[in-house]
Amino acid sequence: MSTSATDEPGSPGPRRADARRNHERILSGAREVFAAVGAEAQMDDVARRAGVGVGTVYRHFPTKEALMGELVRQKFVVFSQRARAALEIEGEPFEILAELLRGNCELAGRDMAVQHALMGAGPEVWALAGDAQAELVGLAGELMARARAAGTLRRDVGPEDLPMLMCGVSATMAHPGPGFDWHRHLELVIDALRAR
Amino acid sequence: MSTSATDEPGSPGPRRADARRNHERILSGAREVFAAVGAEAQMDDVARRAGVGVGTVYRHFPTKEALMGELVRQKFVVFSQRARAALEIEGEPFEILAELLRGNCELAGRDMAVQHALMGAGPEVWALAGDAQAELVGLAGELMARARAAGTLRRDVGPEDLPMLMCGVSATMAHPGPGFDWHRHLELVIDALRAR
Amino acid sequence: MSTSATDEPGSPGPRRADARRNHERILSGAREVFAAVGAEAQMDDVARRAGVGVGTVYRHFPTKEALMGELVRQKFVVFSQRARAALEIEGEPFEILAELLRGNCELAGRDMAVQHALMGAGPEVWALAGDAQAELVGLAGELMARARAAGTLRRDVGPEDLPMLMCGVSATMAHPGPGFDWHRHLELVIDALRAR
Amino acid sequence: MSTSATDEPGSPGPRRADARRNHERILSGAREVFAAVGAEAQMDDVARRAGVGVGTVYRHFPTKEALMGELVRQKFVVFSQRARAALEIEGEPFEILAELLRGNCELAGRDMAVQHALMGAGPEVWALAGDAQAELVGLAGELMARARAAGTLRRDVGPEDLPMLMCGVSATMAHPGPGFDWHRHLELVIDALRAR
DNA sequence: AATGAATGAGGTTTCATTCAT
DNA sequence: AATGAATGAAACCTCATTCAT
Repeated sequence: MSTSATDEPGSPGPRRADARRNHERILSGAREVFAAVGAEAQMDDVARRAGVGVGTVYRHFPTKEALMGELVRQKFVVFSQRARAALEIEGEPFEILAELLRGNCELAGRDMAVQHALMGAGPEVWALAGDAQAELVGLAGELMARARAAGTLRRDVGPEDLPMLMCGVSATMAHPGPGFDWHRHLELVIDALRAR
Repeated sequence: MSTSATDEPGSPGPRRADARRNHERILSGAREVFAAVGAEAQMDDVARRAGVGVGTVYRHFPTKEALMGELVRQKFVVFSQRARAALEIEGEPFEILAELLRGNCELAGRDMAVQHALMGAGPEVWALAGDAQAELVGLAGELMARARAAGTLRRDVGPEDLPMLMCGVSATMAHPGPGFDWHRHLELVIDALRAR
Repeated sequence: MSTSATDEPGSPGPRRADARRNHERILSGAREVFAAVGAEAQMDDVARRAGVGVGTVYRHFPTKEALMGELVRQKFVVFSQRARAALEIEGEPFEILAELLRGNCELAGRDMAVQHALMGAGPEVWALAGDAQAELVGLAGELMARARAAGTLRRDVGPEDLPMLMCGVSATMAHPGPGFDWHRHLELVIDALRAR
Repeated sequence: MSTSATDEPGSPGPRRADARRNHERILSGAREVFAAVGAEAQMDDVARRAGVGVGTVYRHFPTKEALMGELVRQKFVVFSQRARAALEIEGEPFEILAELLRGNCELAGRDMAVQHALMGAGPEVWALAGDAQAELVGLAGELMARARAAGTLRRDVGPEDLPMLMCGVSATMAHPGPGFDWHRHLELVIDALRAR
């Protein structure tokens, strides 16, 4: 009654196929509603958008923060994938780094849910995505080492500066106001990183 | 009908001495609790900290947002005062601008209430401080014009970029994490503004 | 400092001329706001409309209910005056009674404050106007006695039925709805009182 | 997705058995507390009396007014049922109408919650019960048509007069005072409707 | 495993009344 | 005597989370 043939013990995520599908649907729903109404979106809204009951949401994520944390973590995973791909590209390392940042920000800008989650939530959300972010920092570090070696990166900046700077760009995304333009903000940041 | 000698008709804020004192106490209390627990601090906490009843808080500020807005507005007023003072200083304009930004950020960093209010609240709060911010931008514009004339400011940046960039630094203040250091963030931003 | 020459000890109401004027202004203001927004009007509204401070309202009326009670009592006093006048008129007693009721209702209809006060408030308000109402009932009783003697009044109704029936007409005034027409209601009531 | 055998899809009210039971308990609790303390009873009291949390009350009725409206509506539904039954009775139509009014008033008098709700609440509550009341008026109209044909009903009254007149009797119920006796009020009203 | 009804602490706001000025 | 700022006990309602079905 409990040991289905499709169970893959040890694999990440829920065992049963429908449970795994629900997991995805919940994350999609959460992305949509957090993007639409911000971090104060309600769990009921997430559930409704995902087409499941609230109880199901709580079966998959013990807490609202955990759900937001997973959203953020997944985004960092994608950022890391893109960083890994960037490491394979031939070319001027600083420009490759800049393109990576542009691409990741573009991705983030298209999924405001993460921005809102990061701006509106406490440090627990950051904590839950800590390891994914650490990986990203590591990969970016390799890229920055190459650029530093090529002399195109400012000498006194390192990969651990990137989260802080990207957080600043995110704040610009999350707070639309007169003069707020995250593309512009990002270009200034990239220029700040460039060796002169 | 009260004709107390201490009344200053036409002056801002409530007329009666005790009311004016409470006004200040509420703002102080609000600064403290918003700094301590963030934008989700409760009005009851503000009242308790200020040593007044909730009703009194609501008499002075019709809404929680109005209270936060005033907090932000006052901060911008201080920033503007410092900007006005900066315009009087003799010296290299860009360095004066940089010092102004450093000083204002220092002030902001010491009063996290405003950071939290800005990060955690909706655009209504920004709106309430809109004119105060506009004045600050105007003053900073004068300073930047001088620096541009002196050739020490990047040619393609203007005062309307400052709120966005300072918002980024504020995000760094509000979200402590590994590698998050707003002094460092600010120096990078200042460098980004500098003509090369 | 406290014994003004205009004091008239023993007279009803406040002693000083300005206090007496305030008393009237408060009652007028109360009539207006209760008429406009109903029994849930606030004491601050009454004070503002009267052009005095709330404290002054409370100096004259210890309680919101007391204020509403006085409003009702005054109305009953006017009804009584009209009843006394009706007793002087020559003519068919039942018709005089009917005209009295019509006139009093017209008066009430023009001053909805009383209706709202009576419908929306507890029995304390009625109690405060009890003696004034008793006087009215006494006067109406005399009129009804004449009509009964003339054989034009239903034998089994008495003056103590009038408050109840007029309260019904008041309810019609206070609750506008389809088919609600207090003139019509009153005429049916008058017909019900008529001997056949 | 639940396919319990006890579900009756298409039936009114919530699906789950416990939800339906709570729905009833809330209405019962509301009837009790509104009867006891009047329209100013609090939602928390209703919840406590019903033995549920406030949230549950708000799940079933989005607003206090909605709850009161439903109370009123249900009463009108009962009135309508009695009216339908009255249309089946053989006998003198006017007397049947009079008995219907007596019975409905008796019912209303035993459930003061509705009286208080109607007297103390705004027109929104009436609106929510509007259609139920309209049905009652329609049924009463049939009965009155018969009585008019039989020559026992006053020619110039119609069913749309009944709400107004019954509202008057309700006011008598809601405002106990000297001489206030709704049975007596009702009999006078019935007499007023009778053809002479 | 899924559902969604239930929970209830806590959130903001109101307003009759008091009291310092 | 007059003022209106202050009070604070509710009032209504929300929503993250639990739990019976």
